[in-house]
Amino acid sequence: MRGKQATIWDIAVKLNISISTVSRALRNAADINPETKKAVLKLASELDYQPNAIASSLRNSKTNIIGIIVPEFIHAYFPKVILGVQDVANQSGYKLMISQSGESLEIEKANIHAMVSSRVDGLIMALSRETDTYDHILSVQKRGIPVVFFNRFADELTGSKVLVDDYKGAFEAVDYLIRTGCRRIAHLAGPEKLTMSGNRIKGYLDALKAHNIPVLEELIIPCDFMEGKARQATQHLLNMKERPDAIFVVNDPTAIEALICLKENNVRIPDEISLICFSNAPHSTFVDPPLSAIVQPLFKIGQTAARLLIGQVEQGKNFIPSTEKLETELVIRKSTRPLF
Amino acid sequence: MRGKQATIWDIAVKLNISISTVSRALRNAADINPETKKAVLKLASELDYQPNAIASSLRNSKTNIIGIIVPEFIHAYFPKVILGVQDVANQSGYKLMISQSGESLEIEKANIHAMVSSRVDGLIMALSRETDTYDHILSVQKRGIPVVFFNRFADELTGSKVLVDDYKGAFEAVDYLIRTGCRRIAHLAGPEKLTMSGNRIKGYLDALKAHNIPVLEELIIPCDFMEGKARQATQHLLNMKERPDAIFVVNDPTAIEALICLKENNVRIPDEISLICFSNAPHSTFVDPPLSAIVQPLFKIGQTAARLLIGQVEQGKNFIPSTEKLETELVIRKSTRPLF
DNA sequence: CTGAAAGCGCTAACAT
DNA sequence: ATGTTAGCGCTTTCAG
Repeated sequence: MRGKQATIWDIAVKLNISISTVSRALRNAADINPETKKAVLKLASELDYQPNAIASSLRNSKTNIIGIIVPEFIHAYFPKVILGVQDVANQSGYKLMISQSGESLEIEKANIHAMVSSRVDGLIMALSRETDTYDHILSVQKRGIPVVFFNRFADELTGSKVLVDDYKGAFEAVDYLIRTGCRRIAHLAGPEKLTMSGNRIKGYLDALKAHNIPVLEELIIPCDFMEGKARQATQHLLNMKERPDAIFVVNDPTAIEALICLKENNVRIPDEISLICFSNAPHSTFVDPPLSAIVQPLFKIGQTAARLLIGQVEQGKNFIPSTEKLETELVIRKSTRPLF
Repeated sequence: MRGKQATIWDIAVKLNISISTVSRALRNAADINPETKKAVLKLASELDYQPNAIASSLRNSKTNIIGIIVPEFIHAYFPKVILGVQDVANQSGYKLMISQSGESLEIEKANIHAMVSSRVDGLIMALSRETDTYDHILSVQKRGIPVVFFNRFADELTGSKVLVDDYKGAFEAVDYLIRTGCRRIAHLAGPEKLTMSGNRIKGYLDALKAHNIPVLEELIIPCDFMEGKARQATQHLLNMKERPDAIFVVNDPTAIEALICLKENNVRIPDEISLICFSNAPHSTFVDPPLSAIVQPLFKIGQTAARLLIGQVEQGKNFIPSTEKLETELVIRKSTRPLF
């Protein structure tokens, strides 16, 4: 054995056969004597041989690695999606290289370079909140590396997308609030550059319009997913002469902040103010009161993204980008009033 | 350009120089004409050249990838540690390959194989709750790949470790409970195979002994980190003729389950039963009541693990395993009684 | 300061 | 059914 780790060369020498025969035996190719194969497999196991993926990647120009770039994985959202990706990826023989942009465009770019250098076969990503230029992503696509976006993307970008029906979910949530008697409904919105934010705002607006409720611009506050921003925005709402009687929140961490702020101000939920959010974090269920929410199928988002991506990777460079839109579910808990 | 992606060969041909010169220019080696270097760098950038990490890994027998295997990353614990790892790793030019064992020994083994195949330079890991054989890990170490453990390890294993002072943290927590007047203190413990579980139990026991409080075996219930197990155990405690007046819980997800169970049974916290846990998840702060906890320096655990590992990777195969023990902090919130 | 050439471990024609 | 050989893209002696 030359280094610490056995290679097909070691096996070949000990068995007095050629390395190509060993290679064939190991990947149970067609033309191979069962006896030879058995001997190779036996010795391989004795030597604790593990194929060198680096070498075969180089040879095959294929790494079987899928890159994932997400803004963060402190909150449960992205990890749950990644779980879904892992499910499909591992079953199809792909490994995952994961990194976080920390919501920073600079780090996102650095991550992309690392992924390209590592020659990932494809990339699944959700943009950072800062991302407003797209050269780094175009560069990946120009190399023929397929990219699948989820959750956070921008209309300027082509590429496959896995989305939830943000518009419909938002509409349903606000519609529900109205049907429980709320009339002055605020919206803590997401970063303006993200398509998702716009769609949720549109759903919010249309639900109001559908019920002939006037839109008040001052009740729509973009929150940018910055820590502390939601709290500040909520406090701002509470300081108004006329307080809102409901808040529709763009996502879960933002909603938690809003909730804490409401409680600090001794606002009774949902009697004085109802709270509902786009979400799927488990905390929603064990904060007090448990949050009503538009729940997204996170695991399935991950699975779908992985399936789309692997499909594109394997069908070669002429894939057609496609978009899959998944349904959300309105789950009513205790932070909104009952219907009757 | 041969394929989609530029190589040093492409640069060499266009500049009519040799690939070795290009290579030197790109890694600003010593003996290189500044003019040549400038030309190479310029063309590289024009071609959007990204070095092929696969090729250089093969050549150098070094991937600059650190593998991380954790049981899960749904709860905030492991992601926060990974953040710390990423911090140090990226600064030192390493990439991360992350996977989850899903608390399964089988998957842990598969992950290890994948990591070995990918020729990671080192491995950072926390064992799954099922792990009770260690051949797969020994096999990694036999290859000369350094392994650093954190949070979950076993005494049978050698290798570097980053720990928190489980014994001391547990002792302090239980001591605090006693000083607030609790006498019948239960413990929802971790899986028995993990060293950590044992140390926390020992801290629990010694605190009781220090105050001359008799140990009641039936109040110590191992919870194995299985979903639902903690709830069941808590219910069991509540069904006793004489209920405990405090519960010390091995970790955060377990504590959340216990909390929910207590609330379902309309137990007043902390008046009837105090609750305290080993933790660092942010939920602790926004459940109702916020949980008192022994807080661990998660980011620092990750940084320390990465630093240890990279040190070992770079100082070659003769590294000496070492153990770093970090301090915890007792944070009193609302789930325990005040001292006076 | 630059070029030629070997080789990291593996796969896949192409021979035999 | 097996062996020979070239080469994936890069780094690194060794020569010049």
